[in-house]
Amino acid sequence: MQQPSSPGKAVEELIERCRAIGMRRTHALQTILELLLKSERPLTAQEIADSPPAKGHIDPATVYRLLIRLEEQSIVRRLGLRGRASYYAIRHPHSHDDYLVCTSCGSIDELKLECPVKAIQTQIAEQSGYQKLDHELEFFGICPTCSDPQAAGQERQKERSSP
Amino acid sequence: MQQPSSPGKAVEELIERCRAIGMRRTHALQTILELLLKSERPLTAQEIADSPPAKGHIDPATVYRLLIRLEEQSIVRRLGLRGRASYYAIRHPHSHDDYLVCTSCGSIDELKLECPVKAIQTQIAEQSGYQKLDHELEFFGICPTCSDPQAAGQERQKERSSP
DNA sequence: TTCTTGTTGCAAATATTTTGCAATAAAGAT
DNA sequence: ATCTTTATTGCAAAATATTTGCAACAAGAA
Repeated sequence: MQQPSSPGKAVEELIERCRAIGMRRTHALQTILELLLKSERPLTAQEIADSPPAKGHIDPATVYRLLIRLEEQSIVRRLGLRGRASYYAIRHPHSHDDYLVCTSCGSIDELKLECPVKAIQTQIAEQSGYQKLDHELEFFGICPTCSDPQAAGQERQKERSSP
Repeated sequence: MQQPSSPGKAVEELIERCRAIGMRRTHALQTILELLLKSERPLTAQEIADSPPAKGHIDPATVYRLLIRLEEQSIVRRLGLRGRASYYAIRHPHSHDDYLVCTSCGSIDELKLECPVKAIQTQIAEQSGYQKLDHELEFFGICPTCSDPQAAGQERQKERSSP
């Protein structure tokens, strides 16, 4: 739906938004934003903390602290995705993200669909009086590979949700 | 949208479904189903375990074990609702449940709406090849009481999600 | 009632997230 | 460039949520 003008520029834009509210340009902040921008799917705090230390390792506590602030700034979106842990993804300005999650292997695909909920949401906002209304739409099911283990790459199956 | 014929009968029906797959009619099973049926909103495992011991206390481990099996049987639905803990609710046969969650005080309301997602879901099932497709739709925002603390019952505000 | 076996409670392990605090480093001022 | 202020970090420990092992128990069939 849209494309970052250049790789590093998207990070810069987000960091600027953080700076505007007094946050400092730190290695941890930059790394987290880069990882989330680069990733095709939402990431857990652990995944971020465990990612190969480009310049230096980032402590989980730091990751959580930053993610909380980024979520408050509406820069990242926190998602449940039926996992035990929360997932985090960059909020894109003109598209919100809907996901398709395999409850067997845990794979996560982002759906690019015309959101059918937007109209309803406006209606709910009016009727309920809620402010800053937002929504989360996720589909769950068994992916083709998991339904038919004969075929394809034959991934291992998991029983329940999975980071 | 529909109404249990009688209070205890709904529980009986669900227990029968459990019995059909070899589960036993235990105090814990009965209590959990009753609590979920009675509750107007989804409950966490803790809330269930902490509920006033009608006949005897139910250990959290037992609650989790049963909820997992009930979810597998599609008798209960597990929800994230942006809380740290998972929430559980009875699956009603002809209506699925959408929720409106206040991210400030954590209040949870069930929405009775014509689900705008069903059509899309069919389409996604066909295109993706996923089996047993299901979805979760939740709205988040700041409830009137939290936006305007002057007015009304003046509940305390919480910062983040809340069991 | 007795037997079989699913189920429970308890305790301990694991996973996730939060918090306190001293050390560090970013940004502005000098 | 250096100094100063103060947000931010890492580490350790606490808090919260969930899972698992195992012996004791209890539901249901015989």
